[in-house]
Amino acid sequence: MSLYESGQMYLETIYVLSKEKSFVRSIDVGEHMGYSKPSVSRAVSTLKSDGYITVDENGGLKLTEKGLEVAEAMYERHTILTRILMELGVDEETAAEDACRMEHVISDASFAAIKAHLEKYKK
Amino acid sequence: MSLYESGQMYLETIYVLSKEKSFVRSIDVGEHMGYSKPSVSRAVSTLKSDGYITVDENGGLKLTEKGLEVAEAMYERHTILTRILMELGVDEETAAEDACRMEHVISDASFAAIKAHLEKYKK
DNA sequence: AAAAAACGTTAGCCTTCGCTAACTACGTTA
DNA sequence: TAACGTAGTTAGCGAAGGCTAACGTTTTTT
Repeated sequence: MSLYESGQMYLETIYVLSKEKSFVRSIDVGEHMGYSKPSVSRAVSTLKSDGYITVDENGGLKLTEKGLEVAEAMYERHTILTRILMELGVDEETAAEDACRMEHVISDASFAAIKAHLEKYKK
Repeated sequence: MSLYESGQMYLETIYVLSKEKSFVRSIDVGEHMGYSKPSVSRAVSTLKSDGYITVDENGGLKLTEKGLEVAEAMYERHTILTRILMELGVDEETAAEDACRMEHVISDASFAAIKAHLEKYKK
């Protein structure tokens, strides 16, 4: 039922890959995340039964509205958090890695506050 | 061997409780963290065998030098992250909850950058 | 002294989420 | 056509880290 950090990462990955090409399969997700086929297979099947994605007859993965909502939120968090860390002087690779973990653990309230601060800070 | 988020939390809790009273037992740790006795018992035994804490004949828990290093680092992260989130307008409870999760996932580099920013920001 | 409470441990269960091994089902290629 | 490659699935393992039930010591009450 509920979505864990792992599931959020899968959704975000599907989202990112979907921006590059319209047809995204399990194998692409696995390669991108560095996970094995069975790991992806299981994740896909629970995301599907929880209504976050659909899988067409050719194995194409698509985010549902519900899944897209999560993926977009994660992606936004990822980009904003990476940017603010870089703004503070952190190197890009470290910033991205940290953002990737932070994006799953902070509350909406904190993210909103950080985002607002970044806007202000940029000026 | 290696220390996970869970272990870091136990060490931080022992550290915090040790500031309040000199004698800290497993039961105190469990009550503070909301965990059952067996969960604490196991965590304590692995932290002990990994050299992070010692347990005296009366069940008193003490951080070793190695354990203290981790606990102090976590505690500092916790306080600084809570403070900066509050500075950005997040309410205290949410700030503390988020800090508690963030403290385990950010790199030293990012934490240093955030901390430096807070110093500057305060002026 | 007997009963009760407090503390710790052991045994064993459950969930999440990685993994490998091995299988199936299609396509493509020799 | 036969062999190979690719994609996905099933079965089952392992580590982390929660949990309850149940048990043995102590310590405290009654």
